[in-house]
Amino acid sequence: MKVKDVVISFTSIRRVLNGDFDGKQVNVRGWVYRKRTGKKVVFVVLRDATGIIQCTVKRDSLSWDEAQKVSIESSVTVSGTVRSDGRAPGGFEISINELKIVGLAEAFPITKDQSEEFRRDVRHLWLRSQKMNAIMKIRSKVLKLVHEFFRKKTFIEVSPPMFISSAVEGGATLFGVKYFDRDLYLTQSAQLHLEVLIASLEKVYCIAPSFRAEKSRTIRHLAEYWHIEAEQAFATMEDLMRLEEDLVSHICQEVAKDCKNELETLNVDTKRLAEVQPPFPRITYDQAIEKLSKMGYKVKWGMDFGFEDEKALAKEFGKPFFVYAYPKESKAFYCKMYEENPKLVMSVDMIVPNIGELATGGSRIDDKEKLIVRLKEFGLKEEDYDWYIDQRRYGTTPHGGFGMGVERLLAWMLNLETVMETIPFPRTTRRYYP
RNA sequence: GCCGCCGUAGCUCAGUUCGGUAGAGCAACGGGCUGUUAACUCGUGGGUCGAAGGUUCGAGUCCUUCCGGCGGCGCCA
Repeated sequence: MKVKDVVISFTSIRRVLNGDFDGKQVNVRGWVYRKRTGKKVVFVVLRDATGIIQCTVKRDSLSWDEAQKVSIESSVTVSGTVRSDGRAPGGFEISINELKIVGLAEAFPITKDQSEEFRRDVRHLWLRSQKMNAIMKIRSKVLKLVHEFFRKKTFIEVSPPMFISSAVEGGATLFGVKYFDRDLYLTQSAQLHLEVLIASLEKVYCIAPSFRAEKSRTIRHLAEYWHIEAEQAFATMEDLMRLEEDLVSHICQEVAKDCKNELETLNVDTKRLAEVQPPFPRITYDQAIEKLSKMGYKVKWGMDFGFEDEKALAKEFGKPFFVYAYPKESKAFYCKMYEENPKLVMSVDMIVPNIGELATGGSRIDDKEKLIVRLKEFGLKEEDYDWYIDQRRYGTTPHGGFGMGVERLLAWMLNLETVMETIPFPRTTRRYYP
């Protein structure tokens, strides 16, 4: 059967609200956000990806019956005349000539009374909310900014594997997967593979999922999260810290500039983001310990900080800051020791208010023998890491990099209660549906 | 892994102290009213009180076990 389609162009609600179409005829399509019926007029509030606009259907309209039938979240197309009207939220409304129901919705389960738990049960529907719409737009923007940032600095984007044979940190926190007839793991970081790639590309980065089988029960952990990772040949600790603070500052400033509507929806103070700029304060682990003990916290030298400690420090700075030069025993096997004090390693954490650790990075051991010693000290098998050691066999260089959690970044930027709100379908110990 | 909390209508909750026929608001449905702003208003339907077992004349309520979920710490990004 041959059908000749009538070509109709549709306008985004955002453009209508901008006033580009005042007094003009427009076609708009979307979903019914609210509906209020009266004897003489039906108000159909319509949403699309870009915004929300009130539409009116009058008693004498041919679409009157259709407007009566329409339910919350039904998909519709409307055509009508745009009128500037102070009574309409947003200042403009569409006086409908024709309303067509595309998909009539059953009674929508999400109403004004919700709990966090219920929203997670119906996550696939909650994603339609104005809040999630705004968060997803900003997430998209942030990912775009990360790519722009690294590419501008001549980093090459690489695609690391998700299936891996050896652990990054040797932990018991890997998800095992059946891989044909053997057992492999899902990656928890691309770092080791990125380190190998720098011998070819010098500066590499990726945005990829990482998986952690930790039974964490906190607002800042996911079993599956997105990881911004970068690795750079010949980089010093100074290079790394600058790279990290420049990245975060760039993202915050650009989001403040370009996502005003979304930030308003989320009640985020644009100024707070616009003011994020380098340099970030830097303190050593020893200085942090000193600060904490002055504040009355008991921290044992050699232990990494707990969440309470991080929050206390962050409260004092009120913005992102670095802690570096950690005791060797508190960090991973690949961390490079300071020559002048081999008890300390060149590892640096970026800590932000409310969320704590946002990124961890540092210089990696570039000497083959030292690396092997450390591997053994961690009880790891040399042969599992042979490919990684090769990096040190054939033209080793000082180098370093960092990993940053996309969800933690967003949760901090947008002042959200938990990282779960920053990803469309969060996976935690107990949540894997939808 | 350790500690704490929750589960009653589609949703949000009250009812648990002190055991005695299962309630409200919102949503849905039917009416009324209104250029409405998550409208207002009258009415109607809606329940295996997470599950199983126990105590009791009688259990949403007390006891035991299990299931599901939430949060804190630890681990980490």
